[in-house]
Amino acid sequence: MSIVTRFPPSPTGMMHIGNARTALFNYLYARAKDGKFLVRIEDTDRARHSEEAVQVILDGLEWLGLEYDNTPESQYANKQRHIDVAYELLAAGKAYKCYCSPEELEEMREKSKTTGLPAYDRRWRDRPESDAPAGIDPVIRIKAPLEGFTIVDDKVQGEVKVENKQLDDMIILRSDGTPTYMLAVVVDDHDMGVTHVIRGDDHLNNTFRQNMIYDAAGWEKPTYAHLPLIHGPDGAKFSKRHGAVGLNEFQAMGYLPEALCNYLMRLGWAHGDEEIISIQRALEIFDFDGMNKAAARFDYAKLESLNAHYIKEADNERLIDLVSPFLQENHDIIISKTGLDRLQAGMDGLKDRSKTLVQLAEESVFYLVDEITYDEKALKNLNLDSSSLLKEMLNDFKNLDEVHHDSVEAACRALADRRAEGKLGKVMMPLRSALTGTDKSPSLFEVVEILGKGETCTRIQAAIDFIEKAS
RNA sequence: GUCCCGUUCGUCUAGGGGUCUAGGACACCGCCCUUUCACGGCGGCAACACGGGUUCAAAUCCCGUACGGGACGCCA
Repeated sequence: MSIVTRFPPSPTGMMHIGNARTALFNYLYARAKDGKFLVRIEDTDRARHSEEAVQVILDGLEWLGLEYDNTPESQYANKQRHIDVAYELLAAGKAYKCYCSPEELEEMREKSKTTGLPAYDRRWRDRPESDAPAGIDPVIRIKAPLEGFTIVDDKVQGEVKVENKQLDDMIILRSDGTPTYMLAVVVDDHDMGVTHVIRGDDHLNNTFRQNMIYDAAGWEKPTYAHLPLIHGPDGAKFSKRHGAVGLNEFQAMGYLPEALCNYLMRLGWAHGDEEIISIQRALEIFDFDGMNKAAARFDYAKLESLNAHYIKEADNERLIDLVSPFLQENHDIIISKTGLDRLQAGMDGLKDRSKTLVQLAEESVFYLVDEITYDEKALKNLNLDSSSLLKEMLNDFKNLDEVHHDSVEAACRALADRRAEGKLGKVMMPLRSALTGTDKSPSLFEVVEILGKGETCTRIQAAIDFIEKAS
């Protein structure tokens, strides 16, 4: 039997990080087992539905690199089929009409708090149709088993058992004639040939309810795998108050999709001591055996460390492309031809030091601006003392035939010997500030080489002018 | 309240009766490297929730307790 998994997001306007993880595991399992990974949009809530919201989801999947094997299906489009199934179950005596009013139900809910049983007391389950009050549109409820117990053999949670008397005669068709989620999911999953339902364990209890529908319809039930949820750093359900929850927010913070995938995979799942796991690798080793049952807390520090790793590994051209939007947005920089040349030359030195693309962009700025602005730290290095040092350095650089790593180093060391008792740092820090506008940067020998003699000298001169003007 | 699930270093986890004086990763601390910040290298701190069983032997199996989470909609 070939495996079919599915990802059924409701279009809420964002792709929650937890949903992204669910999608990832569905994708992994399907692909690892040579099966299919399908997408279905749960858009039955028409009030909330919008095309943009659907697109956000699909963009998210694309960004993560999770290719699906179908044209994303609309649950709403299958509405009539759901209704038909509800009536088939009704005709087969597996379901019945219930004429309770919302008020009656509310009353029952109150009462049930003491009994520990489902709220609805099944009062219409065996009542003849002739008792139906006039003018009330009934709902259709499924007949839950009354005795015994049901066991679900979950791939992650193991055997989960519940007493059937805990199961309620849930509504499958609303009084307005629309199908409920429980019905729609089951019908769609069945129709789409879904063999494995992999989802968050907040759905574990739903499994028993959904299985009632499978049984009533006489359909084969899928295999279930309920994944532990992601919690915030404080152990509570991961939500907005923990900061970012949307995939696009993580993207905006400068995380690479492969880093996020790696992180999300390892959250609740492990394969021995392996930490760095690409999707490719995961496809070779993924299985539910390595899955944990307990919820895991989200840890930005670890995500960042993974991100730093993947930035180091990333192709330079790709990084430049990724960094451009941040540069434009945060600094109004559009990369020029010379800027591009410098970035290409300097990226190796830059990318080893950044944990996020945002940081990478920030650290790239000095290669791209026409005029350096000095931050507070830089200002400390730009004073009367250093100005005379910079003047001498400027002169030395001008006399160099060629500025490359070695010649620059030789010149700097010589200057340090002459003027700073051999302390290289004394001459490098003013230079660093002059060239980069701050006190942190990649190796200056490299920076000078990349900027070139002309630009280097221009910047040193600008720093000298700046100091004189300031004093 | 009822039902379901869970509990190994701060965090993610390895572990599936003896090899555990419990391993790895991130974070943290120290040292080294060094023109800065990083990177890198080396080292350190740090955990089996608690109580009972079962067993020659339990982090591993069973039962309780505590704590945490999830679900209890004519939402999805």
